[in-house]
Amino acid sequence: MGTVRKALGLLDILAHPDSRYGLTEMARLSGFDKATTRRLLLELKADGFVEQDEGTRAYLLGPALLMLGRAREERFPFFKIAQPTVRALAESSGETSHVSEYVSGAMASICAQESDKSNRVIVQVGERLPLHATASGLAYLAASMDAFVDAALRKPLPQFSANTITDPDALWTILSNARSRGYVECDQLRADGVFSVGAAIVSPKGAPIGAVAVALPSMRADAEKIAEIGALTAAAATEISTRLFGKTGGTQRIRKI
Amino acid sequence: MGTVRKALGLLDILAHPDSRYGLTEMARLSGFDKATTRRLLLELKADGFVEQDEGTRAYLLGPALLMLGRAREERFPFFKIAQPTVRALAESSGETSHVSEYVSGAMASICAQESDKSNRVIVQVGERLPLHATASGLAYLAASMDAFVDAALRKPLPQFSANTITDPDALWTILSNARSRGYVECDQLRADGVFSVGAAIVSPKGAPIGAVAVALPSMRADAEKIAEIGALTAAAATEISTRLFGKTGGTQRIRKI
DNA sequence: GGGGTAAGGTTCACTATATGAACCTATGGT
DNA sequence: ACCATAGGTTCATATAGTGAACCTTACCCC
Repeated sequence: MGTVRKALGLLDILAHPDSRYGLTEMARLSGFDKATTRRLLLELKADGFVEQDEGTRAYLLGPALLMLGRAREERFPFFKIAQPTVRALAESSGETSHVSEYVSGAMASICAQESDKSNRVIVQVGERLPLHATASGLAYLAASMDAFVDAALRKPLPQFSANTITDPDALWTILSNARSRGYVECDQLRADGVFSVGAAIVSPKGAPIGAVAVALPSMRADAEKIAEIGALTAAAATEISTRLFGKTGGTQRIRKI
Repeated sequence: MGTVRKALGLLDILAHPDSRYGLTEMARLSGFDKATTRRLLLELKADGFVEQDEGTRAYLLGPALLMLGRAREERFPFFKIAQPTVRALAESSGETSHVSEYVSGAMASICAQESDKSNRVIVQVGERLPLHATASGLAYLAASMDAFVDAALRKPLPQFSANTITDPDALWTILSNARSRGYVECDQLRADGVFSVGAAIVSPKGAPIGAVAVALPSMRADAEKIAEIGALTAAAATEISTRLFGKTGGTQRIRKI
């Protein structure tokens, strides 16, 4: 396995929202030897991708990541464009909403706005959401080419909750419903008691980039509420898609997809 | 040299504000062989750190960087806290202002707000500013320990403009003036016709993290204006420092430095 | 439309680099 | 004073990285 990918894997571990890992724990989580882990972390640290808490010696994500993330935002302002829509969606739906971008096999949560209700779903920025068990992931798949979906569903599909669907055919049914409806429904596939609704953010060519989703306690998720939030979510996804790539049909494209 | 650092160096090249580099140019800029460059880029691409424009084949910064940058912001909201202050400073000073964070030997520009004057200085987010020739860098050094400054000034100091100072002793003079004044003045050290003023953002322990700076055309930089902007800049740096780490003297510290 | 050029991409023998078991060191708890 | 735990280091071995030379594709110019 390439050394570079091992190092990048360490960054993923550090992205976990509540990580405060020392060397030994990093080695355990990554599966690498302690010496290897340390050498990789030092290389990352030398370029500012990782920094170390002086007191606890815990490894943290470093300033280079902020800089590079900002540099990317300069050319493709995904966060800047998505954030206002996510806030508006949380407001209009009354529930926690968030935006994620597809990153190598999972959806990376970029921006979240919690509901102000006391019983609400919490979404952590930096979480990687699995494709087959979240509204964001299924929305992304629903907007993808069949061959891509097939490949994704052929991989091992972990079970997260009692309701997690790991049968590709059953997942295909959900996706085809979503395609005709314009948004995907996700009934406690990853966590008990959480219902979510999602819609894909797509490039002008129709390739999906990411997704918008709203998550609510399933006790509040009656059919009427779901339909209402579904429409809002689909509209939010369209709005972000349009603002990202310029008016539909326009030639002012930021990047080709 | 470690393979990981080579790969990370490629990301730095891609961070250049107007980069649109293909494989050959990446190889030339990095100094690696074309085959090596490509292998590294593919590894970065596999984890979403790089993506490739389908049309031009140019390599671009990938979505993983946005995700990790956002994950870091969750725990240490540098950008979120700095941005309003930068905007206010651009407003009150009437000139372009920006914030940068120290990243392995240089200042990485994180957030900029241009002046609304027609003759103004432009600062690119993602630029890496040298320590010895910018207000941001010199402000950072002025807030650093002497031993650190010594080490930084002993390295080769490139000449950027006619006014660039490469003599450590002369730079020490600037720094000691800055220390007594509370802000640093930078008279066309990196670019002809650009005067800038900077102040360091510091942790409660006094360790510098980054800097705030205002840059203006030197023809507008008379002594009175400089003193005025210097005071505003120093105040902005203090404001960011305080908001980043909680009220001074408080124990609610986000990270130890 | 043919022929030249330049860029992207690939191969494989060679070599530098990464690896990890065993080790040392520092710190905190009892 | 002792043990337990975590951070950090060493060096012989094994693995992964390297780059000169090669192929392929796309475009430009006559």
